[in-house]
Amino acid sequence: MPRNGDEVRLRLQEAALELYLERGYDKTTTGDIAARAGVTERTFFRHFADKREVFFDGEAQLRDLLTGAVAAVPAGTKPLPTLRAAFHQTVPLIERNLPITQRRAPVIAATPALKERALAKSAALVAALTDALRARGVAEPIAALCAQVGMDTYSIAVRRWGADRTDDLHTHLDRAFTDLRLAANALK
Amino acid sequence: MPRNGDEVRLRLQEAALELYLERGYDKTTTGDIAARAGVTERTFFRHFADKREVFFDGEAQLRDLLTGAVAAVPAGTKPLPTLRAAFHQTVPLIERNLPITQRRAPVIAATPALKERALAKSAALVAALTDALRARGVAEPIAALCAQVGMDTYSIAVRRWGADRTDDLHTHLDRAFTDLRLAANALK
DNA sequence: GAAAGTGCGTCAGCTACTGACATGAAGTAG
DNA sequence: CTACTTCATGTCAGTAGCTGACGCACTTTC
Repeated sequence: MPRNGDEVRLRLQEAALELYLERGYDKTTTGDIAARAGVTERTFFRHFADKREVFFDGEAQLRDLLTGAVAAVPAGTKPLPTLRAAFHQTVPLIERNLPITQRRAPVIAATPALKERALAKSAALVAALTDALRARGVAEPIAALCAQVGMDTYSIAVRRWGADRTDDLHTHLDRAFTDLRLAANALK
Repeated sequence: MPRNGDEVRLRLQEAALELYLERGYDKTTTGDIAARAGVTERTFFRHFADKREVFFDGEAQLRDLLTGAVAAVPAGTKPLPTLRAAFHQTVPLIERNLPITQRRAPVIAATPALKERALAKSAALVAALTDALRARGVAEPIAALCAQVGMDTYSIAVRRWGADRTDDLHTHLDRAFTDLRLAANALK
């Protein structure tokens, strides 16, 4: 077996995904994953903090892309339009990741422990977006509200796109943000 | 020690809170909690599914209150105004729970595992609100979006209220929903 | 070519969590 | 009053997630 650390990491991720799909998360032990990847259990935990984390890699990449995109939006743009523009920048990455995302989806849906971790990852993105908005001069409470609401809208757009791919992700994004504007306009 | 099941449950919750405050979540074992409550570790797991769950009780109560309040809003009210009205109905409960909520807050803030569980509880509330909106005839994608966004706004109002209690929770609620409307109006 | 760094194996151990069975208190039927 | 049932708990044995310590082999660097 190759000793290259990065390759081991990839093999562990692939092995975990396969096993979770074959027998489910609960009936897969970390030892099983390590064995299929050709390493020991101890090595599994050198690459991933826990049994869930092996499933969620590349979230840091999305975070960096998003915060960079927020910073690149012309000054003076309001918070939610800023976020919408940033989300549009992520479309190629999301499209590229679709195959692996779709393989993971059923496992996450069937596993509460993985749902929890997915929520935590999303919350980390919201925190990063909040910081990015504050760096643009958005006041604290508004920044947190917009980051959270923007992320929800983004998530729903991606979800709808995954379920119905007749329209592209850009279209779904604009549609979701329009839905948000219309819904919020009904508030008095 | 009394054998009444409910009382054991309360003692376990109180013991867990005390110990988490004294030495932190990670340095507290389920055996410690059980011992302080005067029972065995096995009994702990008969009352709570896991070490985190002992910290989050009464979320079901809030869920029932919220879904009932949504159902009670006059027909024809738009989704977000419906939710805002329902959230106002929960103010007495939130105020009553403030003392215990404030004791828990620092522990949750310091413990990633508890943050994750808190997010999961919030997500469960969003799911319940989505169902409640759909029961009122709101279309699926709009219901999910509004439930999620409404919950965010609610959470932020409660958070602001906890940090600055010069205004009451009703005021913070209206303020947060106004912020939402204004932010969303900037979307073209 | 020696020294330092690194990725991995091995082993020992802790703790969260579960299943199976026993016990003993409390209520209920006869 | 006794017998039967029910139910919360105790006891015990076991699995699995996760960690620290140590040693080894391979790679890098000077």
